Amino acid sequence: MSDRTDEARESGGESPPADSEQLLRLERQLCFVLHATSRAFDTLYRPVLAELGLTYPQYLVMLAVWEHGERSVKELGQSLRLDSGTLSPLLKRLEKAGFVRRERSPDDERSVVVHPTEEGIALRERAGDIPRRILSATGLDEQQLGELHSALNSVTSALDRAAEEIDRQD
Amino acid sequence: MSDRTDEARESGGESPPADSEQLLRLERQLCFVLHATSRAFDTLYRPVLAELGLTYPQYLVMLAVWEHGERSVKELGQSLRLDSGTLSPLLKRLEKAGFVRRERSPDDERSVVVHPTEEGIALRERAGDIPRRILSATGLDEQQLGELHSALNSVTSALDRAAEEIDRQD
DNA sequence: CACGATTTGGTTGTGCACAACCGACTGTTA
DNA sequence: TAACAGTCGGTTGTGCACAACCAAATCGTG
Repeated sequence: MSDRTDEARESGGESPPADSEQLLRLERQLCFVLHATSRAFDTLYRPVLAELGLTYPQYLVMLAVWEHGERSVKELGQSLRLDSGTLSPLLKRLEKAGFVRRERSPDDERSVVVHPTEEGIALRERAGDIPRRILSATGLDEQQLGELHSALNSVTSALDRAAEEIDRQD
Repeated sequence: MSDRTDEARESGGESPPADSEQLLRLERQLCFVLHATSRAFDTLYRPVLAELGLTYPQYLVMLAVWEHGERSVKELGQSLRLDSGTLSPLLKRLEKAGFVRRERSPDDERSVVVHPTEEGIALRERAGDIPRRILSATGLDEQQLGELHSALNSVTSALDRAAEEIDRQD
């Protein structure tokens, strides 16, 4: 296996070098499978959550709200990695469905606090068996689950660092 | 950003018996991190692909078209797990951008075949270094990459089987 | 041939996601 | 006090994703 770095091979180069082909294939497969996994999760959750009247991102928001009692839009955005352009209409739909209420904080009128309604709290009970159903669908035991979780976590933080690096260059 | 507040708060060394709370936490974290990883990939690709005038799903389509020379809409939908409601407008945008052409197959007038234009083929050269840039950003070596790939793959097929099972019950 | 079922892609409607921009509020400084 | 920069949500525009529905082409059987 030659390990030479291929640069300065540009205009007129008809076929890319072989290891570049290999890298392209690897990257392609990782993209594909990550997208596919994300879509598969969504497909599995969709009918289950439809019984509760929630979409998958709405479910993620409810999980955060259930756990913390109340959350500002800013906090939700940070932990779920969503910006206000996504959260604002989503929260309005959740409010319209009767699961949460949104109120300006008295302390800081810029901030909007989201907390569950009675109905939203009651929903938690009905959602109680979802984790078990989903986890059993993955076919993973607790250890494999943990490994996948930490693998994805480390990839994510690596990607975050890389994105910040690119950001810094501008 | 990159606050990582409530993640990894309680991933201590011990593993207590997996009660319902524990399961909920695991499920929550797996959902979150998968979504987060998907989003992080998207964020990293976005500026890189913007130089080429592509979005991430458009890039996936171009990868498939580059590899096979030409693909029907049906084939694209199968390999990328997208339906026509997503692909049709996406392919129109790619055609408008001048990267592909769409033509009814002479053999079967129902089928639409997508193939790259000259400009689309030329784009492949300009996209040549993307895999290396992305892969180095992940901070994974070839073996870790393969492990993650196969882990995601097995999860995806387990989820597919589970979804089919649910489907069959209706 | 005619009839009906299937395949294939397209359209419409709803919702998620981000970038770019805006307006209101807050804390600091002059 | 007035001016200012920074924070926080919201709005608009573009694109992805799916469900539900539709039209044309094809295939199968009588």
